[in-house]
Amino acid sequence: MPSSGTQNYHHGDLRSALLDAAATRIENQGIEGLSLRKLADDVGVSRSALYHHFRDKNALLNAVAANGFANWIAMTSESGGDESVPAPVRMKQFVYGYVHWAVEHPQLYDLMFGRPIWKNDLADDELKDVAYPAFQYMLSLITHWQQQGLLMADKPALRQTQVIWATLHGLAKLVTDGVYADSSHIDEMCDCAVNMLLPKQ
Amino acid sequence: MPSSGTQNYHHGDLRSALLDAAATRIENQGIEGLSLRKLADDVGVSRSALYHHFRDKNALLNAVAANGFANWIAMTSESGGDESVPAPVRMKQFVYGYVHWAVEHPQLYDLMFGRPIWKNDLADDELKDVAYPAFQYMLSLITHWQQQGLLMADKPALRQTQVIWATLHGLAKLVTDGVYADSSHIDEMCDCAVNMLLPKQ
DNA sequence: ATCTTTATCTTGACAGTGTCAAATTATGAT
DNA sequence: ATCATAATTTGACACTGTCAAGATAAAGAT
Repeated sequence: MPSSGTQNYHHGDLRSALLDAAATRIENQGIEGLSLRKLADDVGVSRSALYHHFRDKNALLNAVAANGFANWIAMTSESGGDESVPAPVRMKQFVYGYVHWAVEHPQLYDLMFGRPIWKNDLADDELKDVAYPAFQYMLSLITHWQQQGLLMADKPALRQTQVIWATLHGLAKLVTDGVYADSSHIDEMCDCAVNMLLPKQ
Repeated sequence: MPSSGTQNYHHGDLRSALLDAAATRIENQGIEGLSLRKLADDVGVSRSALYHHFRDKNALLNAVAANGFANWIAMTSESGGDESVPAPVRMKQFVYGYVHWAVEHPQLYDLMFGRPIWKNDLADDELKDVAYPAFQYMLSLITHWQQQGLLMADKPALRQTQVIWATLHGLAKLVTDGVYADSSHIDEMCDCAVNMLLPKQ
C-alpha cells in the first residue's frame, strides 16, 4: 500500500515541502528570519532531516532563489513577448514589470540579488543555470530594441543592458527598502527612468 | 598619574577602538564575518564590554556605516566642488568617483546601503543624520546641473536624482559582487551610463 | 517470506553566536 | 579616606548551523 495521507516516517516529498515552507517564511520574515530549526518545525520534521536533501543552509537558499528566477523569467517573458505594441511602450512595460515584481516579492527579490548569495561564489551551478539565462533574456530583449532604433546604435548592447539593469535594480532597492511605499511615486520614478534612458530625438 | 601607554582596566577610548577594529574586520571579511566576540579579542577586551558603548550589535554597525557616509561625503564634495570644469565632465567625474569608491570599499559600501541596516527601521538617528545629507548633497548637485541645462528641465530634480542614484547603485553592485573585476569594463559601464543618462541634442 | 541493502529521519552533541544580570574594578569628586 | 559612578569581567541563557551515530522504513534480492 502506497504511503498517501497517513503520517509516515518517510515524509514523501520533503524536499519540495521544505522549499515551499522556506519560501513563505522568507516572504514573511526575510532571509535572516529563516532558521533551519523553525523551518523543520513548520514541516513537522526533525532539525537535521534537511541535510539529506540540501548540502547546506546555503544550498537551500540557492534553491529558493532559483525558483524565484524561474518565476521571474515566466512573468517577464509573458509580458514582454507581445510584438504588436510598439517598442517604447514595451520598454516602459518592462520597467514597470520589473519594479512591480520586486515590490510584490521584496524578500524574495532581496534573496535573489542580495549579497549573501552572490558575493563569495556562494551561488551553486543550479542557481547560475537559471540566473544567467535571466540576464541573457534581458540582453536579447534590449538587443532587439536597439535593432529597432529604440536605443543608441553606437554603444554595445551588453553595456546598455548592464546600465539598464543597474537602474532597474537601484529603483527596486529604493522600493523594497520601504523608502518609497507610495505607489504613485514608484510609477513616477519608473516614468522618469524611461525618459532618461531613451535617447530623445 | 594619567593612564597612558600602560595596560589599564579602563581602556581609555574603547568606543573608537571598537569602531576602528570593526571597520577593518568588515573591510576584510564583510559584515557577516564580524562577530562581537572576535572583535572583543581584537581590541583585547571582554566580550560584553562593548555594551557600555553601543546598545546593540546593530548600533555598532550603524556607527561604522555612519563613518562610511562621512567619508563618502568628504571624498564626493572635494571632487565635485571644482567649478572650473564644465558640467558634463563633472557629472562623468561624479559617476566615476561613486563607482570607484564602491570598488575600493566594497564591504563598507555593502554595509552602508545593504538591507541588514535599512530594511526594518534598523537605522538609528545618528546614521540617518549622516545618510540623509549625503543624498541631499547629491540632490543639490543634480539640481545645479539641471539649472545649467545638463539635464531635462521638465522632470523634477528629485526624480532624476533618484534615477541617477539607482543607476550608480546598480553599477556599484555589479562591481562589488565581483562580477566585473576588470577595471576597463567598469569604466566602459560608467561611460555608457553617462551617455544614456545625459539628454542628447 | 526472509534477508540485505539503501534511503530517510531522529537523537545527542559541539562550537559558535548575541545578550543580559550580577559581581568586580578603576576613576573622580568630596 | 570615602563614596558614587563609570567601565569592565564573569557566568549564564537561548539560539543558531552542522555533524556523527543510531533508529526506522522502504525497496530489492533470493
